[in-house]
Amino acid sequence: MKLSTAEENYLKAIFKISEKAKKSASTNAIAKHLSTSAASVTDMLKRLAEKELINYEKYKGVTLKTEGIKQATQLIRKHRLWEVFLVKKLRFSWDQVHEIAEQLEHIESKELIMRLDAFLDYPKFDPHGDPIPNADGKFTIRSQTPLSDMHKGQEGKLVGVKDHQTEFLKYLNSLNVKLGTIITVIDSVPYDGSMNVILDGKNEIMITAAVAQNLLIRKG
Amino acid sequence: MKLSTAEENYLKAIFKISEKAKKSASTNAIAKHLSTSAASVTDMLKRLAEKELINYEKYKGVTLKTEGIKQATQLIRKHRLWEVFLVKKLRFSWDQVHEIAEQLEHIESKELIMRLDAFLDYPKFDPHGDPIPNADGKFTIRSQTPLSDMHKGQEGKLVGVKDHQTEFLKYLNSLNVKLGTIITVIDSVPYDGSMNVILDGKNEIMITAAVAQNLLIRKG
DNA sequence: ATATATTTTTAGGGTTATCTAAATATTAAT
DNA sequence: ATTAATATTTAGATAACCCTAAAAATATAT
Repeated sequence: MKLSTAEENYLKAIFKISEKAKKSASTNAIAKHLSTSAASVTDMLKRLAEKELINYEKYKGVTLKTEGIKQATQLIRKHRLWEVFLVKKLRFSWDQVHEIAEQLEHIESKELIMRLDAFLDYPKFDPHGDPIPNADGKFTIRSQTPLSDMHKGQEGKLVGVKDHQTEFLKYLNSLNVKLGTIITVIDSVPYDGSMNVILDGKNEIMITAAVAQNLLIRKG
Repeated sequence: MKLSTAEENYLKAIFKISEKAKKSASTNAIAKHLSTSAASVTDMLKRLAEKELINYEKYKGVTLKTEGIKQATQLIRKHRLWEVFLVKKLRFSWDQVHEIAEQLEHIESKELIMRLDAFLDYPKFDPHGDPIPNADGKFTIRSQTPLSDMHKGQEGKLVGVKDHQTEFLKYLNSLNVKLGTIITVIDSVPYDGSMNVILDGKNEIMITAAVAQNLLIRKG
């Protein structure tokens, strides 16, 4: 089924919201996610339900039907593959790629994505450490812990970030924190949750709780 | 100024039509080029005129204003750069790239195009031999002659094709005729304009006038 | 359990980009 | 120079997305 950019964006929003909340997506949540009005969301939900892409009952929130999940997953696949392309091949920095990938993900061509995937050597994770679903929609699972949950003496590699905002990523750049950085917890302050950590066994820096919650670590 | 995909397609159509015809584009010509109705064209022309992108007087045809030319040229630049990417990096064949590039050309990011251009090593021509305008909109000019205008004994390199249709390009594939092929005219038949030519000094083949008119040769 | 607050839907509009059919202007032909 | 043919524009609709304001449904708080 061929969808419009708007329809695709709604499916992706519903997917992300219900994934995070582990329940159906509310009209308001979708409206906020897409920076639009609740009335516009209701409007679109009716059309998506008509096309059998979502389960929608008035006032009850929405979930994706099988075809909706498939479409949303493929969009995420395309978005993340393009992000890898932008960073690995065009040398963009990880804080510059979201908006462009947001456009590129709507390009329609199965062949293009197959070839792009091969060209990039079948990456499993994007530049923010998010898993790239394969052509069948399967995500690679990886054990990871927010830095904020780690204890004094523990060590691990930074494998992902939760917050993708430019502001946050630029701040990490300024701290010289990037995917692959080895982080060792020196101590954590119970009072405010801030932590002192060592990066790659070299520089010691202080990280606030807000930041630590958004850094995903593979322990060991 | 930010334009819609539809507006961009109209500007590109007007550019191509008036370039080929060397005069203003008619409503019907635009309608045919975009496979739409004349009424829709009139409608859009009013809006483009309102935005100062074209010169439009009822019943008189249209020409592009400076800003319209600039936008059309940048679209052509983007389209052709993406085609180079698809063929050179993703190994698509020259007959498969038009539709995909047609979508990619609407992606909006100056930075993306700058980096793509660098990544591709600043190509001057696309996979069909069409010149790629530079960031300032300047096209590289190259002397070229349709094969149909060449005479017995003359030789040259295939540098471009006029017809971009999949059918035509696939036919050339089957003849093993590609950009860079050296073509030597053995003789031409005045009766129907067909020609016997040698490819790369090896195989002799016969080419009809219809095909010869669409092959662009750099003599010598 | 009832009042209040919040969420969601409906009603009524607006814009963009299409369409077909009808009217009008231009061009070509005799 | 009329008439016929062709090209173009106008008129009137439709569909997709979006909006604000008002109404209705649901959730919450005392």
